[in-house]
Amino acid sequence: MKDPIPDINERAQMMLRALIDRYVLDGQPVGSRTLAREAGLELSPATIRNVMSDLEELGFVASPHTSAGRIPTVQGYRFFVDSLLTVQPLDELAFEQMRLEIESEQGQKDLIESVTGMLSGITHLAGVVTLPRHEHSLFKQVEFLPLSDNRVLAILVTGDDEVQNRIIVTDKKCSPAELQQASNYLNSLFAGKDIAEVRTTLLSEMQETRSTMNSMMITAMQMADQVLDNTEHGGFVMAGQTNLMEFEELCNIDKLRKLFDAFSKKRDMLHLLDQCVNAEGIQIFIGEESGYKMLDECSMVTAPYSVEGEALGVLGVIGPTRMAYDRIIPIVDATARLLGAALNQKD
Amino acid sequence: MKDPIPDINERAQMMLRALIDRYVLDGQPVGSRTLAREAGLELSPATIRNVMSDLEELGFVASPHTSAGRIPTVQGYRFFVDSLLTVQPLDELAFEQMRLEIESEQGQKDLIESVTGMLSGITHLAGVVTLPRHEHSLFKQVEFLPLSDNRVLAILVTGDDEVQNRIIVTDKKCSPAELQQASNYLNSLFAGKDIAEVRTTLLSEMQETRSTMNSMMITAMQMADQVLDNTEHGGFVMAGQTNLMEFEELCNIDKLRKLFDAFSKKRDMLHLLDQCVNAEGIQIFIGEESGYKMLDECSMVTAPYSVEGEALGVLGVIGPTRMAYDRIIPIVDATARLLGAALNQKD
DNA sequence: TTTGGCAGTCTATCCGCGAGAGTGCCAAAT
DNA sequence: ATTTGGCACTCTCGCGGATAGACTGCCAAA
Repeated sequence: MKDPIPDINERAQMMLRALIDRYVLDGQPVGSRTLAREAGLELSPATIRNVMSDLEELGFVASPHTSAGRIPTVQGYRFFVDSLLTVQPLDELAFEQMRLEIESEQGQKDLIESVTGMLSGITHLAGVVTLPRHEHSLFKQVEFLPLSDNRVLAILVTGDDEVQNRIIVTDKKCSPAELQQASNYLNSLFAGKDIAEVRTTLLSEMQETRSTMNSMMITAMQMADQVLDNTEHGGFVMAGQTNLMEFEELCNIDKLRKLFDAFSKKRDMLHLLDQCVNAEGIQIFIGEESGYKMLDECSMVTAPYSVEGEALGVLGVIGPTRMAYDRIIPIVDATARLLGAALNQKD
Repeated sequence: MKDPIPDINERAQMMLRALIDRYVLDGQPVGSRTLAREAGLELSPATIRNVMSDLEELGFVASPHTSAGRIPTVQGYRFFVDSLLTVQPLDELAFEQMRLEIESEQGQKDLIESVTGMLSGITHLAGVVTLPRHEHSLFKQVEFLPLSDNRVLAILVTGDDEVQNRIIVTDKKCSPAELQQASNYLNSLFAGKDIAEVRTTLLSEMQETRSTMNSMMITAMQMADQVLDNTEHGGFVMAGQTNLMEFEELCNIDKLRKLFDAFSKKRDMLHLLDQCVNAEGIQIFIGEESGYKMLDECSMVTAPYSVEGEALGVLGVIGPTRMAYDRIIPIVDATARLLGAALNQKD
């Protein structure tokens, strides 16, 4: 992007990779001695030290204090993830198991929750999945059922067979026949149309013929609005937050609290997640890259899931910056595919 | 002479109260000196020590080690709560504010969430509210709408105008007429009946006339089951869990994790909460009294909320054993009343 | 029955010390 | 020109000891 690719030779890259691999294991600063033993290269600690010094100058590693080893910086992780990460192929068996579990879910809500739990379970991080949006929801059918007095239950079925319902209070008591008439009218007019379109049509219709405008139509429109609302202000499901307590870098009560508070800010989280929904594939926020400082020492790995090429939502995991990206990424990726496939089957 | 049985005299009670009041403030063991200063009684530390010794023998206080002050035991809290607690009257203004906020909520779900947030916000503890159950749900109406192929959307409306829906796959393609017939049949037979009753009737019906048993009826029954399920396995809403991180006795990551894990065990939580739904009023679990050891150093203060005398659910707060019961109890109590009233209005 | 005094106990904290780990630099080896 | 071993230096961590502070329990006097 902005920085010209710093001259970093192959050996230094290997070393950065080795350092990160090691650091991910236990979160301890890695010294030259350890690296010499584990990097695979046949080099003395002294040589390693020289290279590390270069890496430090480039901003890829840092040292908490003079006599500690080095730890990767955010830029170090970034370079690692962008340039020298080789993802581990996903375990066949595990994948199959995931597939089975996902496909055994019935309801959409259950499906999402199951997937969220799976994500957190497999990765030992916090899993998060947004509810699928229904962008091109079609108006399918509306029904009005009489309740007591002048209260009517309105039921709207959308193209993907989701059901919205709400109770409306009409100005006067409506007979079943009237209700039937209203629903027939709306159904014949709008069946199969796009919800957004229905909405605008209804609006203009109501303005043109103010006299015939009645609660039914208003309600139909309100419900259409509600559907559209759901599209934009969808929710998300999270699981495994407590997994994050395992990581020492987050064991600070204060950090933990900030993090958990952030999780419960639906708005912010959705805003953050929405940024990923239109990304082409795996998206990775490292540390403060997300722009949310409560996710300070955390990273987020996300992937949009889609049906027939259309992105419906996003799922991913949140964990400490120090996470095994090579293991996590294929899991998130596979889960997104599986969820997309599962949703596709249900359509 | 001496007391025949070390019956706990008034002065000792005052002292226990003073000790608990003090201990609630900062969680530090309270010594005789402090108590002498703050108890209001004009007694020397030495006298206090004698009394404390008695209280210790009775099991109401304990001392973490020889040269620390005393802290209340679970039994101490229990006695305090049962016998010598005088609840603070609730602030008029605050109450009014709560009333306004609660009454401004529209949907039931929103209402519950708002109440939960309020509970945790005011008490600075974790708030929890179970979704209202609909015990005497009546079967009101069922409708079947044809979808593509042999898929049918079933919609069940219960007496309280809640709507259940699910998609069923029939063995053969059903015509609209057939669907209409099925719904007419079920509606005429069951309208106004108790859901539980519908369920049993359907069951025996299905066994008697195996031939005519069809997916519609099965589905109707499944949905009835679902409604009943909701009655028993209803959900609950929680908020403010992070408030608990403020308390030093819970700042231990391990305890915190156990606690949060416990919160996410829906089953256990519901089981625990269900025990309170039929209690006459405020229910208080102190420490391990709940029987759940993950809630070890925690207490729970709950109150059932009801409409027209029938308990629909329970709400309350969870916090450290060391909580200001005199302040918390009226809040929980008032909130339960307000929620009941709000639900009543919506019926 | 209450109180002051006093000895005894336990914790928390600070300090200093040494072990251990790791760096940076330099000069020698390759 | 790179790599390596050696060495001095730095910084953290953990341990033991000493001290201060906070209480208690008991006893004898008020």
